[in-house]
Amino acid sequence: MPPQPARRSERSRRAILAATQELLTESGYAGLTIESIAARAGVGKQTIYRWWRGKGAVVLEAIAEHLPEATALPDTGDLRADLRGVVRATVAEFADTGASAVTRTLTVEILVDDELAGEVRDRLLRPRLEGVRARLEAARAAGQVRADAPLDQVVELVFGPVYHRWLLRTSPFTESYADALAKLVMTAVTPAGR
Amino acid sequence: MPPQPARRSERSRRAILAATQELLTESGYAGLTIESIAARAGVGKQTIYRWWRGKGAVVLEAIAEHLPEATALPDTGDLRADLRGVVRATVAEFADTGASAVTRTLTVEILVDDELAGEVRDRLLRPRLEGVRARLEAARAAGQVRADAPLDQVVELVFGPVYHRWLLRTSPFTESYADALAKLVMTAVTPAGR
DNA sequence: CCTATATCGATACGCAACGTTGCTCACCCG
DNA sequence: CGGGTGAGCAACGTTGCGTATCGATATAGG
Repeated sequence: MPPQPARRSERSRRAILAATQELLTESGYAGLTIESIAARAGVGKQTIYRWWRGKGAVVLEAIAEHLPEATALPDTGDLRADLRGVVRATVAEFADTGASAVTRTLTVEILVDDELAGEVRDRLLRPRLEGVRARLEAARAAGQVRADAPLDQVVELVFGPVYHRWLLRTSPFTESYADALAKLVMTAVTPAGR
Repeated sequence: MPPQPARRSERSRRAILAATQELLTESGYAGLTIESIAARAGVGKQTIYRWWRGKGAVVLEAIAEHLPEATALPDTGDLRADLRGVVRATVAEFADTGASAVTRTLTVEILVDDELAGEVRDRLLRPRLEGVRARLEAARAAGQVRADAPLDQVVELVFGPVYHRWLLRTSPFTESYADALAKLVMTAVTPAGR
């Protein structure tokens, strides 16, 4: 869909993504418009529209840029400890103001744009979910997880409640909350009689 | 904050709320603007702004209007069956196109407007969550739920995964999905040795 | 029953952001 | 050296927001 990428200005691309991140963490969702990105990056609006479908796509790529490669969970052999690690990290991320602003923008865009939703799911979320899933599979092979547990849904059991609490702002994000959630999930998957 | 409610036109109020619901189910989020509501309702924009803070507040009241009063869960004595009922109902609601459009609009508005988020939480969500919580408390009193289970988080365990799947469109909403989720939650809360 | 006044529908306004278009310049490739 | 293409820039029309204003109307309160 985009024109010939060969002649594309890497300079402009980086400036746009950098400006996007800055504006997002500085002024949150309100401060982020295509025009403000273009102005901050010293770039014509058309240069953005030429390469991206809209605000959401830019944000997605800005995030994907500085994404940690570590998609796989550590496997210490102790499933409970490993799970607690992911949950704590996730909770901490949602509690962080800057990261939360980014997620908020992306979530709004996802709700409005189906196509973007697919990309975010595949490029951003899937790797994370798969990481947890892989760890759960290993645990199941080791007999630490019920054989009949639907692992995809167990993964949602880990992340879903955090999203829920974040979205509806029902209660604050504390470390003890994270640990309690990890414990609940553990109880749900641990084989009977252990 | 609003002016004198005594002279308020009930006719206009109802027309506005009705128009909001129609537009939402007809054309989804895209079709819903203050101006389209005013036009459909045969009402001046000012009449909307006089009584509501914005689009989100109107949608909230339009929903609250035809809200089922039944906030309490049935208590058949069988916790698993009762839980399965709520989960099935919730899943069905999110699977429905019309209801989903309403929720989508409200969710976007919630992400942008903190104050509205509070109202939605208190008036729309809290009763539902409390309903499940009350049922869980009864079950705990009957010894069907672990004494140390954090009930608020158990409630999030029920609804969180559904929101997660809806938001990220990871997998379809089926009845077997709902039942599996209910089963997972049951496993997480059932006392050891049962 | 009468009058003051608040709300009504309607319309116009300024603003902000969208997404598009046209211009000119610089660079790459043949 | 000339055609093509992406670059920055500016301007445009459109849409929706939220505010202001205008007679007309309905109602509260005497």
